[in-house]
Amino acid sequence: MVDFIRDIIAEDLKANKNGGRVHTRFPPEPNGYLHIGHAKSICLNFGLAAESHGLCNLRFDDTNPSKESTEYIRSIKSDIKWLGFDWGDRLFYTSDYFEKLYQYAVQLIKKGKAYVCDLSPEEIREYRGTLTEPGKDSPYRNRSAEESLDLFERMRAGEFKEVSRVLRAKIDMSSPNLNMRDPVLYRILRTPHHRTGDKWCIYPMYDYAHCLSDSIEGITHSICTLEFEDHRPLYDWVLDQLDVDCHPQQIEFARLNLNYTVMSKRKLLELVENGHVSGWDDPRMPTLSGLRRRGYTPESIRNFCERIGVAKRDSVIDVALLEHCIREDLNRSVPRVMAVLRPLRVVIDNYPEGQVEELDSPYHPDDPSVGSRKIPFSRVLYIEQEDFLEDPPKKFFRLSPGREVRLRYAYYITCVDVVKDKQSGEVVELHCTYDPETRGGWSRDGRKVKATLHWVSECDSIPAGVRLYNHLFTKENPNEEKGNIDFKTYLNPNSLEILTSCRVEPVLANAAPGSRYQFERLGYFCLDSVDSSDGALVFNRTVTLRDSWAKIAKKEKL
RNA sequence: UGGGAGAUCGUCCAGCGGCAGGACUACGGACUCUGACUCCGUCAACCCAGGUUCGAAUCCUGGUCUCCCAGCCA
Repeated sequence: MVDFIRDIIAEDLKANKNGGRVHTRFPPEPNGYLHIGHAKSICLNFGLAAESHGLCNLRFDDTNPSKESTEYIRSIKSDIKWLGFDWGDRLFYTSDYFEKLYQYAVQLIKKGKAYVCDLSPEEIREYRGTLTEPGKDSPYRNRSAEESLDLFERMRAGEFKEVSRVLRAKIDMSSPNLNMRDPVLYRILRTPHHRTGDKWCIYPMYDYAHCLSDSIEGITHSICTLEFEDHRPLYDWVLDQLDVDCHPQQIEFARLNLNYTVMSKRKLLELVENGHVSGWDDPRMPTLSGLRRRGYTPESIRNFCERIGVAKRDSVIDVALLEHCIREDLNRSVPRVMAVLRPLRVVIDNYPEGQVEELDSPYHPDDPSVGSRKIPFSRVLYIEQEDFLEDPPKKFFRLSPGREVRLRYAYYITCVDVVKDKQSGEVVELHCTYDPETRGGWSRDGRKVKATLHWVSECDSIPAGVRLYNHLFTKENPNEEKGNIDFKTYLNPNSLEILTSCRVEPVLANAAPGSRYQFERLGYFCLDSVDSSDGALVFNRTVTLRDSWAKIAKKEKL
């Protein structure tokens, strides 16, 4: 695997930069759940370190107590572990460094590189200028270091109201890079911090805290997303002013975007708070907890992150690639079972009433080591409604009147009669005959059937609920908010389909929460770990199987 | 109309002066007790215009388009 970041690191290693050391970090702010975009960053940072016998830290960037919580810290740690990465004993918090950062700020003030500014937020904005016009100096810019120092100490001591004063870097109000126009370094915040309580009432800003935290931890390569490219001069400026012995290199890459979903924490939070989804772990969410609950494996997500590559250009990955990755993983490992989602009753007229046979069925067609189980077969069965058509189009080769098909691992059956509801005309039951000579699903005479259907026995199958998930949004790019259109207008009303009268084969009674199966011919499903209980099984559809019949049907009917 | 960054098949990624390649998707076909899997095959791209060169996706010049930046968010 090669990309521009690995190229840079390879060169650094070759030049013996950093003494041949590679040390990265993953620095989430605990203000939301991790999503698959974070997975890209996690795989990159931990992967880079592992490849070069280096280390990767986990550091919570907790400099804004008003948006952060320990619940987010808990979930982030558990998601990273689940994904398969280990930060060892290197769990850090920017808040660990608050005292050090404060002392560095004092240094800056003493060197005349920072000053306390009494301008209001509105005034600061005015003085900043615009994209095309330079800003102008704050009237407080030239107050003495002594005065700034005194004020800064008193800011820390809690003598001033929120918003009344800030500490600013003294750089260049006419810089074409707005980030360099005397950026705010510290602000007063009265919100108690989830880790430091009310010990502090001044908090460092990202641009100031991040580079120094990296430096303190001895980070060699500080990898972040493209929008921080403009911040790099400031990252370097801060480190250049101070006497630090580690100056990490910031490298930016393009964040992950997926079609048919949104990836910003703000928007995901909005979906959660407005009840458009059941929570951060709703299986429709692109969050790691959502994907996990949906049935995605860590392996498949890591594989996905590897395949999408790392580059600097903005891109949108087709969610079909993610689906490919999970199918690929599940296909090789997961047991097959039979489940009927929308049952159609089938009576085998010539099968003895009351008789039950146990038919041996392998769990995996290509891998005997996965084992097998017995499936009960009896006179009354269920098949899938969509597997029968009274009036079949030419390319439909499932069951229809007079036609013979195979019931998987069971018998050949032939449809002899169709029972319809007198009122609606809807097909409610089928009568079939079976060929006793085809036990196990094959015939001695070698005659072929065009279709194999999945089925369950009426008496011995057990009820289950199934949730079918589709794209959360109807639009490839819901972020395209043309005019006043909000991204939520593109929410897919059919993103969740709840099926309550499904039947599954009896072995599933003992299924463990979170366990994954292929429901033959339907897709991959997993037992929901939240809403499923012993008496009431609930399965989530992780992903459908590829379905060439669906494609044909769609094409013909349109 | 300031600054920063980026433009290669429908999508993503490679190419680093010498035959534009891979993955996903789509479309054909083979196989099949899953219309699955697997296998084989097909379609499909260098933003534009000049220049340098025997030779340019790659180097140079000039355009065009897209993204990011005016939080006391990260």
